[in-house]
Amino acid sequence: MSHLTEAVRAVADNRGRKNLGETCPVRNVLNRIGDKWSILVLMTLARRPHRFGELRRAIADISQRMLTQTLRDLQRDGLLSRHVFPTNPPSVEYRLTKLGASLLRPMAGLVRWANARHSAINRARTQFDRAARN
Amino acid sequence: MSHLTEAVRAVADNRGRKNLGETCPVRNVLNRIGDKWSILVLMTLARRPHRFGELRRAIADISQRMLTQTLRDLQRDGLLSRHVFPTNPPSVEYRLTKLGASLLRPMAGLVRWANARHSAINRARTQFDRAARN
DNA sequence: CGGGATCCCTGCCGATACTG
DNA sequence: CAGTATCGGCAGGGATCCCG
Repeated sequence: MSHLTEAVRAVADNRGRKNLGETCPVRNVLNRIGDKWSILVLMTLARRPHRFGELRRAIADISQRMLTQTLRDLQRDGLLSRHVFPTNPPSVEYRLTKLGASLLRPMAGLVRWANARHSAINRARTQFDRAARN
Repeated sequence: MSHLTEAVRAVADNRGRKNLGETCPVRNVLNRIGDKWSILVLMTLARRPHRFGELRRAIADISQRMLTQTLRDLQRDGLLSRHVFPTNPPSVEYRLTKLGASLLRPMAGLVRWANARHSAINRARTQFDRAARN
């Protein structure tokens, strides 16, 4: 369990810094994948490369604006790549880079935890709210 | 690698739902730990239980308001517990629950990924920005 | 088809002041 | 000590319109 305490220390060492968003690696990652759409985009691209319209239809309730912005941010951090084919009409394909693919494994750990525990969380939540009303 | 594609499918199955914040387990988790302070609080409590003031000093640049709110939210989801000692002046101790402790392992995976790759991300980022200016 | 530009509104979060 | 209450800024994100 030493790699766990190691991770704890790695975060603890960044407590109290001024701009966590820029100095702390963990905050950097969570600012990226913790937003509303990044995980859905990454997980969708994990299956296969997608064109812009395909992503839009796959995620369905994402706005065009946020899909564009999310893709740009992920591309900026090197997690996915953008390939333009000069056809008519134009087509653009997005795919995970190696760096992006390497994020899938730790992310899958979180996803499995979420699916395994979300019923326990919901129980705790409703119980807490019920107690609060008294 | 089947448990990875399993996680991909678990997220993919939640695409296109109406209220992701309430229906999708993954969104539930990320809405909690993806906010500005939750991880710092959880990681600090991972070392040992802390009193309110200890947490405030340990994290340092968290406001009193956000510490209170973050603690309440984490308690509501059953990730930590609150113990009041009726001393004078009053003292309150926060500690991880078993549920909260079970989150440490998957979270550590993300933390290690972040620390291992953040230099690569920074390189990609500055390179992207430089290319954008031309 | 794959975006860019604008408008606008909600909710996160910080600062400050007050309480048992 | 361990909170609660209130005000306000501003960034995240949705809706809409437009373009090559």
